[in-house]
Amino acid sequence: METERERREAEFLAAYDPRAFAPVAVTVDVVALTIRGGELCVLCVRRAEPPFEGEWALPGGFVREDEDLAGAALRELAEETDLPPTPHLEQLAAYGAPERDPRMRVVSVAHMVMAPDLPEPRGGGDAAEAAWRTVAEVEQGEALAFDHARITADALERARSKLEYTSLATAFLPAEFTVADLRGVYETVWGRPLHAANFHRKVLSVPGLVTDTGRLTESGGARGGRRARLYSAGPATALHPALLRPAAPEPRSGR
Amino acid sequence: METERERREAEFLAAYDPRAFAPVAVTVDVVALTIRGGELCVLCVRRAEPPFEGEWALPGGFVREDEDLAGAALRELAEETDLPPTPHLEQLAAYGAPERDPRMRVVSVAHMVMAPDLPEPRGGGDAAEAAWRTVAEVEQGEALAFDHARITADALERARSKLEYTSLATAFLPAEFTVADLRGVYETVWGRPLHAANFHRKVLSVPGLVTDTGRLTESGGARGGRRARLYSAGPATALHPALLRPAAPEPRSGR
DNA sequence: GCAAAAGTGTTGAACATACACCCATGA
DNA sequence: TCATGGGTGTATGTTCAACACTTTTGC
Repeated sequence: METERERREAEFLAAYDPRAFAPVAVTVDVVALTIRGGELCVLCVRRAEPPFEGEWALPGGFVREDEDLAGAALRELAEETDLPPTPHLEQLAAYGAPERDPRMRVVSVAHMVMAPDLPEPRGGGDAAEAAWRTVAEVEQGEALAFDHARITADALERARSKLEYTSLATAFLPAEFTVADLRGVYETVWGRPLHAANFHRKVLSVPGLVTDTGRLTESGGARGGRRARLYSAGPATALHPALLRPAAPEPRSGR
Repeated sequence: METERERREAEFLAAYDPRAFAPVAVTVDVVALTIRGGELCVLCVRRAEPPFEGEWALPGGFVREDEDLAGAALRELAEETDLPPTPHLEQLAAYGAPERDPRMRVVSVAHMVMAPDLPEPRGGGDAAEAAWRTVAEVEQGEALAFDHARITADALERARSKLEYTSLATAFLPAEFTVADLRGVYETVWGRPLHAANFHRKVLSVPGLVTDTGRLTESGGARGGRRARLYSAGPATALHPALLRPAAPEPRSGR
């Protein structure tokens, strides 16, 4: 009978003490990416409290009792900057090395957010200051607090890889954009120039990547050039065929 | 001066009370995959305690204070079955919906493990019983406890996808194997037959996927056929070019 | 007109797919 | 000797990178 089992479950839950387990905190950290002035930027905050007081870190904080992980990530991010209505958000990974936070055992679930050209951050919350820093600075500049340099590196690798086989690049662009705008996203994130003519054809040949609005830009480019067609993001999320990264510059020797 | 800052950090940590935060438990769940008799199988345990007492679930449990997440996953798995010295293990994702466990707030970090033809599980630990169940059963059979059906589905999607562009398939095979063995892994995981001759050529053409041992199988196949070359897993982890899945058979109206 | 950017044509290389075929082995 | 599976040859079509070229705009 199910009633007996239900009674046992109810009894078990009533006697259950959540504090009996070793205290482990769960936080979210957010790698927020945007493109500002042709540079890929990541949102950083300067820590206002120990540990790592005064150092750069990723925005993040404790998960509250009633929210899910993605919700916590968006809440923490919204404390620092204004967000568009539906930014792209995805979970990256959980980081849980025992000594990654000196205060106590903390498992952090890292998330990645992409949005078009976000405004200057506010620096509210428990951060002393918030700023967009270019990934060039962060990737080879001074280290971030905790294991945030590793989290950022993982996020960038994931982002670079997902441009190849998903329509993620459109998350960096406004509702309407040109093929050259889209190429700019790929060139900025991958950090290398692409062949404009072939890129153009490839983008239009992937079904569902972009949809033609029928309109053109108001004027040509700043330094001349003809007016470009305007597109909006298409319905496809997975790209077939993929837009593969050109092979990394050969480290000498033939093949 | 750094001394002042260090003093402040030490003072802060001494006054820090880890129990001040809402109790959140962190667990690991493991999707262990192996191939037994030409079928892709996932390790399941029958729960010995409420909640979901008597139902199938994934092996898993609480993370201990001194171990990292991957270590916890391997420990939980080793309680149920014998493991090879270095099985392939990777983190899948964190699952943290507020109501996913009726006892308390539990964030679970799911992992995926692949190993060649593992033995029958022991069913130790806090499980009443452990067994290899085919993914066919699990994917469309009765539901698993908690959100474990979703976790399993995510793991299978990840595994199927990673066969395309990584050398993950060799994790299902012993140290030495034939091209046909490797093809068997792809066919089993993808659930569809592949063109033997073209697969053969493609595998050998991908640099670093397999390395020729120079030896042959002791005898031909069970139903005749010539002896096959033996290969071992090559140094490559990413595959260039990728071994893409053949296009899915056209969706005939419903699914 | 000239430079710059959008967009098209074309070609040879790389790659995928299909089919034919030979080779070696078990029964 | 025949069925079975391992392994190779080759034809055909598709995708891709490179380069040349035309079109349209700002200055």
